[in-house]
Amino acid sequence: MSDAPWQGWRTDFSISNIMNADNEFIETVATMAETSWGMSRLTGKIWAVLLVADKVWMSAEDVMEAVGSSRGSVSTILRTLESVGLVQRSTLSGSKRRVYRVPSASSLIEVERVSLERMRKLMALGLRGVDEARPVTRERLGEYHDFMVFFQQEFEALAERWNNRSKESAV
Amino acid sequence: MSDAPWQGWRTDFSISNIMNADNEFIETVATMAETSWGMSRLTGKIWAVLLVADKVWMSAEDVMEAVGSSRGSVSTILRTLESVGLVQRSTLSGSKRRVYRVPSASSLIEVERVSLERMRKLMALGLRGVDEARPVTRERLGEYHDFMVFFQQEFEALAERWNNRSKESAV
DNA sequence: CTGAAATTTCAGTATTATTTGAAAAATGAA
DNA sequence: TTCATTTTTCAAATAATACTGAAATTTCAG
Repeated sequence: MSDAPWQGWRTDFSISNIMNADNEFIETVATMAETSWGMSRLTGKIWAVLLVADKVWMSAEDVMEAVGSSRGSVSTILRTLESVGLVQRSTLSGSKRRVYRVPSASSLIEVERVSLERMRKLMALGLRGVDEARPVTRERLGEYHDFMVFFQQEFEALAERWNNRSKESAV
Repeated sequence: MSDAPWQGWRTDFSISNIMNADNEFIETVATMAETSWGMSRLTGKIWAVLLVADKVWMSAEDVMEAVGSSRGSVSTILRTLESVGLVQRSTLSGSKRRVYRVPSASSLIEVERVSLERMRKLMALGLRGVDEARPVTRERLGEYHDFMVFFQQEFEALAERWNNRSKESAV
């Protein structure tokens, strides 16, 4: 890019480009979180911050500082995200601090697996009260149910392919 | 309720095919909607009612009656669900009534396709501001991005398999 | 076990979302 | 086009949720 290495501001400029880009990312995630994912804006920001941090692990205080919200909110949201599989928690030895990170892509597979199974069960529940006297309902719910089963099967194969594919590079 | 089949109202009440057995389903969907899917309870109920109705199409008034909510709410929610691909709308000839149904499973594929592409784009956006000076972020976002691309490719093949599989029965 | 450090909980408050019902707009059969 | 029917919009009321900050609890190094 630059042919003027003596100009100090260029360095500053590139840094602030990075920060602006991160901000746009964080705000975009926050907006998607509240408009499409049924999460709070802050939940989206926290997830985004963990995605974009150039550290492997962040403490709750790091996150707190990055999103500019209270200790209590950050604690609650991190735990919620963990319970849903979107964040992992650990402890670094020699400290009582818990540290957080976003899981590897292959862990996302597990999140999807859980949601597929819930959906399949839901369709099975709907089907329970539906007999031959209601052919329309039976076919509709039946198709949805079968689709979930199909998707589950496909998903297992897909997961395996992903894990094989990334075998050479990452853990 | 009445056991008087000579009374004409029975025909009018084909909607009451939505019986007690379905209530558990509707309430379960409603609860999942508000706890996990980021929809309102009423949105969940409306979707559930459309899933479980033994009619191919329902009018907004049918839905209104089934969920016991106001005309305004039902209208707004049906349009929102339609915009997201979870409900389809049509008009029966000779009437100014719009009618609604849940789409076939293969239309759900399109919903998923859209959400995968949004997610992929989001990761690409995150990656935009990240250079070699931030290897941790670059690898993490890169992996998420690659996973989305992988999933998109797999998903196309999967969709085709589903459509072939159900070729004999449905549209 | 102790106690400093860290996390979690929770009551209070602020904010946001949902729902209603009626008015406005749109629709389409005649 | 007309106009009764149907849908949509929107202001107001209500309900639900998110957020804070401080107190209570938990954690773990020493």
